[in-house]
Amino acid sequence: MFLKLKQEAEAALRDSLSKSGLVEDLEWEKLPESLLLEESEHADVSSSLAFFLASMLKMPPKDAAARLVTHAADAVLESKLISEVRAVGPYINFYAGENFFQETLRRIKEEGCDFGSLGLRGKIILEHTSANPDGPLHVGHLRNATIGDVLARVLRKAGYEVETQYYVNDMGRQVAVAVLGADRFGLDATKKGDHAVVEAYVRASRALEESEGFRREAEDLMRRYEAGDPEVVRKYREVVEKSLSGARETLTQLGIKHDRFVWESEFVRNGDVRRVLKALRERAEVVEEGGALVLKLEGFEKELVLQRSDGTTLYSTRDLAYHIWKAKLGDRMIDVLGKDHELVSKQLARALEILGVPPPEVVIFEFVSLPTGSMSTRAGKFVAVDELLDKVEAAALDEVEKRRPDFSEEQKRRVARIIGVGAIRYDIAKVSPEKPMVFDFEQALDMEKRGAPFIQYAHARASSILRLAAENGYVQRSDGDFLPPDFDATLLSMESERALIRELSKLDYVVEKVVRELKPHHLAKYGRVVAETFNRFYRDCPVLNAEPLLRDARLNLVYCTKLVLKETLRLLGMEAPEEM
RNA sequence: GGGCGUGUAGCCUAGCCAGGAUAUGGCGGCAGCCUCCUAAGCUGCAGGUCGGGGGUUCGAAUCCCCCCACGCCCGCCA
Repeated sequence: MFLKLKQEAEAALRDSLSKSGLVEDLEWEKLPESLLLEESEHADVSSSLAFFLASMLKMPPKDAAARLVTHAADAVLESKLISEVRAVGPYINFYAGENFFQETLRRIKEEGCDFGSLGLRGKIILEHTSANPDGPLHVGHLRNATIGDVLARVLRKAGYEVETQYYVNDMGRQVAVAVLGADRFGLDATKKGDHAVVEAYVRASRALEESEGFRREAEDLMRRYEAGDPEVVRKYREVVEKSLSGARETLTQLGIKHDRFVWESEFVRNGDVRRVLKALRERAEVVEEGGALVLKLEGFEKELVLQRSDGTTLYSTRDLAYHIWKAKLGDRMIDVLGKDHELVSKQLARALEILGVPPPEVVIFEFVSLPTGSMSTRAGKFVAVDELLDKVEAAALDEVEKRRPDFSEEQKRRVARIIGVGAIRYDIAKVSPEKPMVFDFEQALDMEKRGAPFIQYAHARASSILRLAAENGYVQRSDGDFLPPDFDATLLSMESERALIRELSKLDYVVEKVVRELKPHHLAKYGRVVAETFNRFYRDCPVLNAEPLLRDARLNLVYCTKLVLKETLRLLGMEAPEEM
């Protein structure tokens, strides 16, 4: 809804400008958006266009703003949502009218969980997580998975059809080492599969450093796996499946589901990799260096090796085949990758271009490290997501015990679980991807800070108002949902009410921003701000004890807030508890 | 050595791409608020050389250059 307000403000601005005759032929489309219209604490939408005009017209910005505004009357009359345009110093401020507040609530009620959708079309193949099947997911993978999952949810919200894929790197050296370890030392059957695998992997990695023979055996395994040796394939399967199903279990707990798991080895077995090599030889500069096949790429510090001298393929080549296949499945490809993949993903993009395949859009996120330094699966130096989940849920359970002794054990566990998962996801989602993170257990276990529980609590508060209202017969219930009464939105004139509606209206604006930038942290912030604004409303505006007409109006506002909070939480991959 | 990224109060973080109205919030600290819809809440106070230095501009956390610190990459690893 806020997007609509912005559009109307933009139309009004253009109209005023042309009526003012201040400048001819302004190339509107080329102006930076920030110069045109932005959110503002001083108005509903604000423009700093006057700064730009000032330099063209050689007049002070505030004069330009004043001149422009004198021609805004028609546009304001025409606009359904804007009631006033005012020059405040050099700024041109737009103020939403009564109708905007009314329309916002009306549309939330009408559209329900579709509110905030953008109606975009197209199919996106989104690859995320894709951790090596050599052990459990750790907090680094968690960042990938969280970013990917929130993006998938938001893109779907925006209207896209999204298929999420997990690329299973079953052909890498690491997996070979894990398979070797499993073969030599066995897998601890008492442990969760992925944890058993990493144990063997770590042990084998240590052995590898000491024994040349061990290294050769690992390489031999890789060759035989690529060749399809049935005995080796069977051993691989066991390790990879164990690791992968462990990871899937963890992801399920986090509310993350992939639509498809694609095994890297598939592209070797089905001949795609061979075909890619052939196509590249025909269309690009591929040379032989010491028996290996190398792709020369201009502008890169490093060439891309496509095939080892022993004839086996490399990660990049298989990834190339994977992307060529993926490109046919949808209109856009998005890959969520760690910073370490940046160079290789650029080389991949170039190689794809050579082959006439549109390259993926890449979302790069920076590393998650531990206070003691970087994580390493191979060295067994990492914090597993399973461990984190257990500890955070235990901390959440402590809090629930303290706050809600009235809950049944079952209820306590359920709420602790919802809060725990939310807290973990929020801590990751709130940070911009390009920012390096240091994982800190103490901070992760802090349930007091303004994270997911804060937003979930606001939702629970809204729910409990509606629940009590239903018990008093102020609202009707149907299928677990509430049917708020007819109401007069003009009664919602207090600043805390206005501020709340204004915030609710911004869901589409935030969804659009996340889709455009492919950065989920905007949504995390939005959830927090909506919760904050609701809490202020809660303080200032009694709902159940208000006069009946005002009560009805406020019940509608609470209902709409609950809807927006629930939808925001859902997009962040968090549950919205009715009580907590 | 080169490439990319990050550096904002004791700690974490938004804003940077598209320069403009008093730099966003949180944690921690201090002081208040439950006869009233869940205090996992609300209000106020303290705390800042926006890593450092130049430059561009009427105006720089934001753009440009240099430097410093940290991370990632620069494998016939993935």
